Amino acid sequence: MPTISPLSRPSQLSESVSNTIEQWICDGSMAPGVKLPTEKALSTQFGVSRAVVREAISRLKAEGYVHSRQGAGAFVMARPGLESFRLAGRGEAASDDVTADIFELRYIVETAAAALAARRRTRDDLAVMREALVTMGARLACRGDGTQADDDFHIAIAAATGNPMIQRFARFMGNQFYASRVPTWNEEGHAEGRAQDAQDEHQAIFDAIAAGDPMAAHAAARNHLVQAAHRLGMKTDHWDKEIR
Amino acid sequence: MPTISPLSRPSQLSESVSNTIEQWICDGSMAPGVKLPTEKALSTQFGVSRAVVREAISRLKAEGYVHSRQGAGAFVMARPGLESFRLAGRGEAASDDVTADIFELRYIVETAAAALAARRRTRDDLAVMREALVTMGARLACRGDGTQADDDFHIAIAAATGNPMIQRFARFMGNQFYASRVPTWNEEGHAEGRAQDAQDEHQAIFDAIAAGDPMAAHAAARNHLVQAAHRLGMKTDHWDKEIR
DNA sequence: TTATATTTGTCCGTATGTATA
DNA sequence: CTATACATACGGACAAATATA
Repeated sequence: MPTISPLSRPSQLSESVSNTIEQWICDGSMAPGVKLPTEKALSTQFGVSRAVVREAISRLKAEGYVHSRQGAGAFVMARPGLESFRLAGRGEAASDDVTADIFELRYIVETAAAALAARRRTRDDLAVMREALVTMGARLACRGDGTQADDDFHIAIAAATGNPMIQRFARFMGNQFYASRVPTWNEEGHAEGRAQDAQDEHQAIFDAIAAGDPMAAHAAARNHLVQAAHRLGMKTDHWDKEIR
Repeated sequence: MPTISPLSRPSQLSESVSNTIEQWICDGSMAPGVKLPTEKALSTQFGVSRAVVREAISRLKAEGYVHSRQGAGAFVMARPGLESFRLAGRGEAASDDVTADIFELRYIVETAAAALAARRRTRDDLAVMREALVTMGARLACRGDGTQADDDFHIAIAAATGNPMIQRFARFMGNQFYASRVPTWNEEGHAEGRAQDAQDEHQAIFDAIAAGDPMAAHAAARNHLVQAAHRLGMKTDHWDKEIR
């Protein structure tokens, strides 16, 4: 078992404990399948109560790092931490590089989704997309906030693939960039035409999907995401050459 | 606040409590921003102790559904549950349809990753991929288990994109299909040539990436994943026509 | 198979720091 | 500023499941 470093008063005791144990697991100090020290042992070694240890282990269970059996103990899972996918560490803001990496993943999925949507969309799917588009148009007219409708539109495209996993992934990715849509839809965004540009790009995606043209939908989604990256001040030079 | 249904003895009390509250949040009974009942109130209403309620809330915090402030209370987060992305519900086996949906998402990302890898791979990247390939070849020769090397190869491709997010996503997706690789590498898989087929497909992907040919890498990855789907008994008829 | 010790799951009571009216 | 409400943390205790002799 790894050595225990004394805890320097954190905001949450259980957070520190779970982070420490998570570190043990990630750096290989505790291999998959091995049994964690007992709650009593951990509580004495960390110098905290058993309730704190239990909350820490509760978090690790939720994250898919360990599982516990009553009477037996807690054990490191076979492939720890791979039950769920999370982009950024909890709370801390992502750097520009990380944001660009996340955006590229979003780019891959959403362009593919647009192409699939062009093939599989139903009339109901188109109606949902059109509604989001109309709402964005209204927000555009009154120079209001269209971030929610923007988000809805992208999710509607993913939903039109008929694949709920793609939809859930788009919803997940959209959440990561929710704040980033603000500069498009705030007053400055309206004044400088960013909101109008985004709306035009959305319209092009919709038209291609409605027309059932996967290639055009892919290209329109590609263009929109490249422009959106530009609006966020991201460099996409390498994309222009590299991503077909 | 929603009504409370009495709990029928589950294996884990805290699990039931957190699932119930999660349901409240997902179905809109508790909107984002609203304050949860106090721990004391929840404990009396559910008929459990505060410790159980605290563990339940601890899990909801870990999942990104709620956040709590000492002295104030626990509140539903703005976009609950979107901190992390998880494919299947915890534990229960996925249906065939769900598996196909997940596989399509994997298909999208991994084919794109192969194309990107062909453009951006370094010599080190190629070395890692080659090592996994060699290991698989050795397993093939002794009719052993190559699932781990198989997983490593796919992750190495994702790593060669230079985008850690894509790598992490590939690792995450690989975990979902880890068990599904068994029929390729068990005795029957060796006997019926499935392992050899997979190896040949892997080699084609590697050659294309090593040659720096994105189109060929994309096509090779596409072929491998379609064949892998067939080995799993999945139908990909619609893919053959729909996914270019 | 039985008995016993270990470990997690659950409950209670209490004290403390924080937020809010 | 005071008082109340609340989450956080502590300690002890028992029950239930498990492992072991």
